[in-house]
Amino acid sequence: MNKIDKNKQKKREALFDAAFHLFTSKGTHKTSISDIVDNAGVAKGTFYLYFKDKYDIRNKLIAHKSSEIFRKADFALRQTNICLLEEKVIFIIDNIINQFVTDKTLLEFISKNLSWGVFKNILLEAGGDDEVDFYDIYHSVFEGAGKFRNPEVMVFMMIELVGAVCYSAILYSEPVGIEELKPYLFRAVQDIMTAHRTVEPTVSDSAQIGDCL
Amino acid sequence: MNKIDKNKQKKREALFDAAFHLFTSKGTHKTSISDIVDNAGVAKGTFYLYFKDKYDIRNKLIAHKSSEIFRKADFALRQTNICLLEEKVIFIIDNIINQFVTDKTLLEFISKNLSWGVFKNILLEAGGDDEVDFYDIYHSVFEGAGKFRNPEVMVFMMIELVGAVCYSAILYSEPVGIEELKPYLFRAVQDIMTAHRTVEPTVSDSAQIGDCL
Amino acid sequence: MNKIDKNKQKKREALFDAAFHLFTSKGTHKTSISDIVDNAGVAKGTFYLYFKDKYDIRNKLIAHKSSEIFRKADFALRQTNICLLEEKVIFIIDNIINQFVTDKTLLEFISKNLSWGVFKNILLEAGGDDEVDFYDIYHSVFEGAGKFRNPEVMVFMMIELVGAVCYSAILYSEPVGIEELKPYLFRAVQDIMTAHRTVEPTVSDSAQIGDCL
Amino acid sequence: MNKIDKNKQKKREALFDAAFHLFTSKGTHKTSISDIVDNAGVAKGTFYLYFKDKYDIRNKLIAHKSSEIFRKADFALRQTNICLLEEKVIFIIDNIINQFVTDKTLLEFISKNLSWGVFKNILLEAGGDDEVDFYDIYHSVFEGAGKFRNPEVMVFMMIELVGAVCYSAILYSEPVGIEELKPYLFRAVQDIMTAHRTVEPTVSDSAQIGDCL
DNA sequence: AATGAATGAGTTTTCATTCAT
DNA sequence: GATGAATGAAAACTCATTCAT
Repeated sequence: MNKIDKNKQKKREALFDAAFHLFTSKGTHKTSISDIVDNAGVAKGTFYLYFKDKYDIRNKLIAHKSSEIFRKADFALRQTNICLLEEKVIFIIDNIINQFVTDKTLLEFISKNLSWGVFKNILLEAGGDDEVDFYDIYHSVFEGAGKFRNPEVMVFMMIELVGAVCYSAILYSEPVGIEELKPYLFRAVQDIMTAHRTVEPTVSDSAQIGDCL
Repeated sequence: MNKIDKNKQKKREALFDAAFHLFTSKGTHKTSISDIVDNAGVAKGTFYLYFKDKYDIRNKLIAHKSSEIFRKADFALRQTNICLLEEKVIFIIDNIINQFVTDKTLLEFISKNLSWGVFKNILLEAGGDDEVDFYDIYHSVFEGAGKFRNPEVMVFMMIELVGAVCYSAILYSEPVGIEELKPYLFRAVQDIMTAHRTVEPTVSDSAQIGDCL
Repeated sequence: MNKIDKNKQKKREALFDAAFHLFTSKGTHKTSISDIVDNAGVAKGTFYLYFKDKYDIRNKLIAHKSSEIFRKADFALRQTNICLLEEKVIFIIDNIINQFVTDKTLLEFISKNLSWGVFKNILLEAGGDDEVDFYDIYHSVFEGAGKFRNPEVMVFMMIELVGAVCYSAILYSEPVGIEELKPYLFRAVQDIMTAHRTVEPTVSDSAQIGDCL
Repeated sequence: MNKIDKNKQKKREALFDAAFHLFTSKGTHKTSISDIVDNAGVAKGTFYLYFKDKYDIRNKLIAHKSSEIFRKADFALRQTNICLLEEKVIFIIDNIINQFVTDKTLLEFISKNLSWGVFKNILLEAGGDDEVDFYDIYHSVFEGAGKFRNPEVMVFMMIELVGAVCYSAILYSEPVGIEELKPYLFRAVQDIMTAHRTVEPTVSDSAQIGDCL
């Protein structure tokens, strides 16, 4: 990457950072382009070289931050030797929830945007930008996907449930705090997977555990 | 209600109708107070006699429309002689989904706002406005709520799951159309209820069916 | 006209005056809405209550100023006892040219916009605004129009010729000054009328002259 | 012309073409330098190597396109054996009108710019650029100009009349289509020439026709 | 000679809110 | 209560021009 491209990248990131900071502190609506460029330390026109408008940068931010969340969760998963798919899923969800608990600002921003649409976009555009190879992550989780009927529907339901539930529980402790909610949530996720299962876990599955170790 | 009050009511409703139409067709953000009053056929100042600002009328609309949806579902339920609570819940959800399928505009608007927060508000504010006695509806469904551990969490999870899932499936057929999704969704809802059950359904429960008739 | 309408009229005229002054002194392109409202002494938003944009007020100004010119010429004509149509036309043209000579700013502005399109619009919209009854003026001039083949084409050619010719001759003395040009111009106008004449002027025409006196 | 000069010429022409296309499709005012360079496929800075600003390229385009029109008309005239000056003029005008009818975009652009000022400029700058020797064309038409009083005024009036009249008649068929207008227009042009004539055409003029053959 | 990223002053446009009628 | 003209701060967006590469 030459000097010019490096500089472009720097400006783009400065705008991203400024926008994220402002969107999460004052809200998208009350954040103006002027605010963003002032904070990013670039000229007004520069903004329009990189983004169409406020909503463009917001969408790109959502995709960016979402994929980061998944990437982190995937990375953490790889540090473990969990083998059972069901356990992997629970681990990922738990990790993501914990990320949100740690960074409520992030949750406020991504909020209900951690939806299937965004997730799908991340998958499809994978490799397009600087975003990671999400497709890999997704498939690494569902490499044994043959075991499920309609795995896409299954993932969809899990994402939507977790996304919506976290928002309320983490940010407002409504109807209960997230820790109190977790057992029920994980049970629901577990049940969704069970409902989609085509074959019962067999000894050979257990054998795979052995491989992991 | 005298003539003046009738006139006031008429203006209020004209504003509601105009706002709903505009919010759903151009979005809340791109709808201005001017748009609303122009469409409602009232003067701009009049708006401020009834509502604080754009977000005030939107929230009131959400509550209004949401409660209408539940009221309709509840009314339909009463026409049946379903007794089992689990069946009642599924019936209600199915009815609501069908309302959304029929009126996608409504779904677009309520969209992700059919969340726990709003639902709770409806319950709490019940009786406040011209809105119906929601509390009754809710409790009529959960009159046998003693059977569940943490019924609030249960309802919360169901509402969030259904709301989020419908949005994508009905409006965008993503990841699949709503009809294809229903079996899995109902199964998930069923499982959530099962997970919260404290006692197994007994013969006496079945006997209640007889009472319904 | 009540107080509010009077006030509106006053603002509208203040905007017109300011715009005309600025358009003629710095040009339409270099005049901003801010300039106009500052000069008019009204708020920025007020401009948009009366006009769509800069070009809207310009067009309305052209129509306004054009009709004023014709009205003045018509008024002057009525002070004379010229009866012959040909003489009337020459009188009107001469009067208009003299108005432009006196007020070159006006000519600069109306410039080549004193075209058939604008003229036609004035005729059609006559009575619409506060503009005078132009239709009457036009027809008072061509009341004996039966004498001409295609009087509309005739008037069209005269207007376009005079408009284009004045611009160059009065403002830049190109190719010659207006006074030097007049004989040729009037001759050309005369010839255009002659070419469109269906019948020769008769004694009865002359008799009309007597009526005028 | 070496390779570098050829490349420069290519860029210059690309800019001309792009500008012409944009000026005629969206108007000069709404065309930005960015639009032009984007369409021309050159960098923004390159524009400034060839032209001062938007108006510079526009003026050069007008001169370029105008002279092309006259050159084509002159070329067509030379293919005939028309000798009488009056007939030559009518032929030229007819040819130019037909060019405009064929290419309305061109008329829209040149529009009212086909005025005396531009015409004069073409004559004066003749030979300056790659433009043809217009002076020759003009004088070839008026070689027998001695027959006219004030030939410059005469040409001026004809150009202005034809230019203004074509704009409305060809583009908008207002007040009538160009074909219907032609007889009156040619008659008017004829009359203008007659009015400027110092001597009557004589037999010796007719004799010249013989010379043409 | 050619590029195109960056600039930022300048312009247009919006719109919630007020208040005299 | 109802009106709607007026406001003006604030926002979005443009674009000619420069200059380092």
